[in-house]
Amino acid sequence: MIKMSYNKPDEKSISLFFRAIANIKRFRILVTLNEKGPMCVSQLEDLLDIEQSDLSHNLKCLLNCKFVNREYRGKEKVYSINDYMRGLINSINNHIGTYENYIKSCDILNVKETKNSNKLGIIKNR
Amino acid sequence: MIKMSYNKPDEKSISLFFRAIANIKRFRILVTLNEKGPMCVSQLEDLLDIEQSDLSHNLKCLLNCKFVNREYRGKEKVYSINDYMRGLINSINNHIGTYENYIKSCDILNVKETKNSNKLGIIKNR
DNA sequence: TTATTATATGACATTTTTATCATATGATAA
DNA sequence: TTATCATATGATAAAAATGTCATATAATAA
Repeated sequence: MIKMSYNKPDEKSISLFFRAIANIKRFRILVTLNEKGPMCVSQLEDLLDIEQSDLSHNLKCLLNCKFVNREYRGKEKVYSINDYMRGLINSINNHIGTYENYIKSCDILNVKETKNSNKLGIIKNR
Repeated sequence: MIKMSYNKPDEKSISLFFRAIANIKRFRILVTLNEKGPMCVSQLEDLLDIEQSDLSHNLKCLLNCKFVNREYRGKEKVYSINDYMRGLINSINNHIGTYENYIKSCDILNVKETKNSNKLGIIKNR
């Protein structure tokens, strides 16, 4: 039973919210849906070069959290970004832009890459 | 060389930004500094019941990202929340509150707990 | 000076998250 | 019906994040 009325969110919800958006692939999906409009999974696959099953798993997360909406079009599923998320993405740009270089230099979040690892998972798949 | 002028942030910065705040302990530190005002590490330790070295590691992350500021007071270090973060925390409350139950039911983010694990790390330490 | 208090750091084990593979489901076309 | 296309799911290996311990540093007190 899921209720829709407003509640002051608890810590668990807030943490989940940020964890959902903190994933770079999920974030790229949101940005793409924001900039290019609604599209189906295989279009996202082509644009983002992310494995189909990987995409589906991440879309499920975004859908569960209501960051995206889904419509059925025959055998395709068309995903679109939730209006709130669109606004949020814009509103944080200024802050992150200003402090970008500090954030990037955080040695708690960043780990040096070794030949076999890409701790941030950001460069590959691009 | 860290520059302060505004840039449109890249994906890496955005991902780091959210990963910094997605950690429940770091988020609780921010909330505490927001609600109770500036305080030193040992005060946070008492209030939040987080290990001293764990706190220091997480404070370093928050400081690196400029989510908090630090002042010296004798041998104590006094941390305070950055004004932007204060606003952000409030602005997302409505959205998360509305969709809280959806977010909580996301089975990509949530993993069932077993006797030896607390995957979310949320209940313990309270 | 040495002792004490407060905080920070490095190493690394533990826990959690992510990526990938094999397979399932569901819609439509042949 | 069977074949094909589009997407979803479950299991689990690989990678990354977190927690903890031992120890370092830095300020002040004795």
